[in-house]
Amino acid sequence: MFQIDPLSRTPVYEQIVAQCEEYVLLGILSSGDKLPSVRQLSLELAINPNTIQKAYLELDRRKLVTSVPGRGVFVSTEAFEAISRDKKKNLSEIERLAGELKAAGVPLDEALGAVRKAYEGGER
Amino acid sequence: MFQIDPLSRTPVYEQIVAQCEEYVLLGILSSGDKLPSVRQLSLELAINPNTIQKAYLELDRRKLVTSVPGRGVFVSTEAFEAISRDKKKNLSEIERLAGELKAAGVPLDEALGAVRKAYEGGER
Amino acid sequence: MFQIDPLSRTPVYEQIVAQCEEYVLLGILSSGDKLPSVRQLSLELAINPNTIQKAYLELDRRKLVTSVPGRGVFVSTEAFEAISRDKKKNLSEIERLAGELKAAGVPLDEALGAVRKAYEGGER
Amino acid sequence: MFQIDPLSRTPVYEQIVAQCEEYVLLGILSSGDKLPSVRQLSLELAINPNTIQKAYLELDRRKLVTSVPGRGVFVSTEAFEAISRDKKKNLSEIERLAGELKAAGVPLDEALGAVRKAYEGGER
DNA sequence: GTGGTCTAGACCACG
DNA sequence: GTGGTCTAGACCACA
Repeated sequence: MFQIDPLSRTPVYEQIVAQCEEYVLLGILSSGDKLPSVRQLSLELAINPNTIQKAYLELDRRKLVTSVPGRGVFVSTEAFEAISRDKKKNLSEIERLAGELKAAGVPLDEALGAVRKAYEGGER
Repeated sequence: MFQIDPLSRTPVYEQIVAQCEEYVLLGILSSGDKLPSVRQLSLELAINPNTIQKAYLELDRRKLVTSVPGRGVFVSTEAFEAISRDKKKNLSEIERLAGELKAAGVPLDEALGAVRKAYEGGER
Repeated sequence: MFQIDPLSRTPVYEQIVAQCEEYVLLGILSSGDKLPSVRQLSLELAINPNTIQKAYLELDRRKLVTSVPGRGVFVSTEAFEAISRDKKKNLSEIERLAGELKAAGVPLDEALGAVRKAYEGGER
Repeated sequence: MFQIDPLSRTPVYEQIVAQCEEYVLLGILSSGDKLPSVRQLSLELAINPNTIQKAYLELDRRKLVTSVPGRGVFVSTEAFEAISRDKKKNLSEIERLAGELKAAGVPLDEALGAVRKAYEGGER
């Protein structure tokens, strides 16, 4: 279910968090779905349980997931909205990057093109 | 000349690199200009010389600067183009972020708006 | 009779205890009333019998209930007073929370308002 | 500086978080103050560094503290407001507890008295 | 030396 | 079996 690259510079637990976000956005994970247990995923990925735990803790903190002791970790009912809320930060990040592009002499059309490229394709 | 925030979470050496890039883009620094010596800047900013050294090394690696042993560190002749080249990465980064926005249900116009916002306004 | 939320972070057995307390306070349960058997409630709520047992044990410990071996579990004669006694702890808890509010600069009126809000309204 | 009770039911890392909050509210810790390093505090309290780390991570998450790698952990400039914001939750908690008191037959005056008791005394 | 991440393995409360 | 907490010790980037 999850695929991690232990050689990547981004921490393993963040990779898990990011993939989980992606799966929710893609509809692969939906509200109420049960995530793999800490132990099971730790075996599956050959990763220490603590690291999985840390990832799940972060997902819980972001309201993407509710972990109920003794039963498991579940995608929260507000998961999708929670992500959408978080992703709004991307707008200011894009603004910042575009500002740098402008200063570097990259024409506006090229910057707009990158955005359009991302949006073209499937409806979703 | 440089202003660093020691409480920021972005490493000090990266702050120096980023400001140096900015100064070149703004024309404050031009080809041939001499940067402060490691020793002088380390005193001025009350920062460990190693950190300054690391920043200058990174700037050299990015072809923004050429260090002439015994004479000092100078803005390279190709500095501006070097930065512009680097900033092209922003385009793919913007594309990635925009892709996430799309998945999160943010309308295209809003994403394009962020880019336009960065480009509108005076010369800068 | 009982409604439990398996996704809540408060343990299931505590949810049962709390609802039982509430029902006594509201007069829905009175002295001498028989509670559902462990087996029956476990089926009804689709919950492990051990969990029901634990809830009833806790209720017994709090003198809210007396379990008669072979006959069942009954609301004790002193149930209402037992709860009232327990709830006195709320007073010191409120005092503690109010102390924090004071330190955080929240005006007294606001804290008093929260209490009054809880008391105003119909009989309940 | 910190005092923890390893036998308490509340996790050690939460005890540290709570004490840190308290110290900020009392003015013992102010913006910019440096907290003990993870290692130092771990030695001082005879507690595993990971546990300290977890406490500091939580404090960072609550905007009470900013940890800057390589330099240390510092009380954030917005620490006081961050706590005040969090403590507003106490109001609804008080309301909930007061609701229980009402149901248990505790007179309003007694509940109000608990709040007043917390507020009387020093100005602050 | 500092914080950040990770591993290995343990105990607990809960179900 | 499940998540939550904790210990013991390691390596890394950064200052």
